[in-house]
Amino acid sequence: MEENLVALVLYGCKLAKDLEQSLPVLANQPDILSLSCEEIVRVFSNVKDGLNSNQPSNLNSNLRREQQQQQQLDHEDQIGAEIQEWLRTGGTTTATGVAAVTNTREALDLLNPRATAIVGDGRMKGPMVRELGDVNGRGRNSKGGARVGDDAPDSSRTRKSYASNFNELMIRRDEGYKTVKRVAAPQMGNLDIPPEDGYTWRKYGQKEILGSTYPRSYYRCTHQKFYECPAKKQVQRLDDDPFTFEVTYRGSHTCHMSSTAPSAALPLPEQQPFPPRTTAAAANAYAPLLPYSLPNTNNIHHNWLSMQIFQDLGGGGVAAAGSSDGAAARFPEYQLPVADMADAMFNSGSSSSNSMDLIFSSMDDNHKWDSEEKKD
DNA sequence: ATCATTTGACCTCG
DNA sequence: CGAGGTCAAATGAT
Repeated sequence: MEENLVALVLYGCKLAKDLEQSLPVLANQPDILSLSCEEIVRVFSNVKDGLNSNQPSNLNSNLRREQQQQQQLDHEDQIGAEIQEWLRTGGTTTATGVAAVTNTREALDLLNPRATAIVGDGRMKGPMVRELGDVNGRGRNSKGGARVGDDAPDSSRTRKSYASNFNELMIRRDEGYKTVKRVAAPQMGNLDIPPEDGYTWRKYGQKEILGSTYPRSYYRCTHQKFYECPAKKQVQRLDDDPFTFEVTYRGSHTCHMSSTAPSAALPLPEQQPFPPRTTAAAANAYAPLLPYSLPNTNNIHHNWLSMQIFQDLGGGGVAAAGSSDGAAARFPEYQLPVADMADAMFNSGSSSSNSMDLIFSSMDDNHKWDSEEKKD
């Protein structure tokens, strides 16, 4: 599968995910809902077309996909305009509305990043990206948890990641990566539950932050103990938008290869990034992980989306420090979800969602691994 | 019994 | 010395 198609798949999944998050509000907006559904269907149809036409001998395939993507962008403009109109006229007054705006804004950012700036009514500030200060403040010394400066030293350049449309900013400093992102808080139920991101975290602290209304919670990877996984994250509710979490990820997950992982587990992304695959056989090697055959895998699709993999592109599992080889550098946008997926599947703990069970329960038995391997 | 969360104390840096 | 980050004992949940 070529990178464009993979990117398109990811894009479609992201659309579906955003639709899922915005559903409580969009359910009352059938026109918008319809457009969103159409868009999702169309994206995957394009993927399917691309797969069918993705023959080595097809010299026009690239051009065709480019044309499709251009059409897609044109269509995004239309949908973006629809949502903008709805945003201008629709529920932004209630608390739920605030969350809805957050979600919809994200959706709009994705649907049409170019349109975001147009929706400038004070609340609409474009992609919600904020660069924070020093990554680690001060590097702690030897006591306690793993430090986050494990990545190879690099320039201190700050770069906006590929995923800026997903409202996150990846910052690289001398001391390592820090990914800051904002995600909508739960719109119902316990609002204190931090957003699920496919990883299992253990809370180890909470602290009142000066000048902030809400405390900051500190989490580390559940597998830190056994795998010395240095990944950590901080979750804090925004002062000006209590229905949004600001999640700061630090460190990279090194717990991909657990002893309980299947023998055919995905390689560590930093070791062997998910390569562009061009044959069906190669793609099938990842069949248990990726819903390539979307039309007939509704359950997988649904569960996969529920894991919020794409909401967290680059978050937590970012292991880009060592990903200097070509594929990783060129196509991080689909390397990272795979890494996240693998980690989510192989490292899901009891306290997190039952993503593993959901996924495997929906799979054909031929795709299941031995039951003894499914959990820690 | 095991694991996760809470929370006050402690540590380091600026 | 204050703020942010972490530790670790106490507590709760399963």
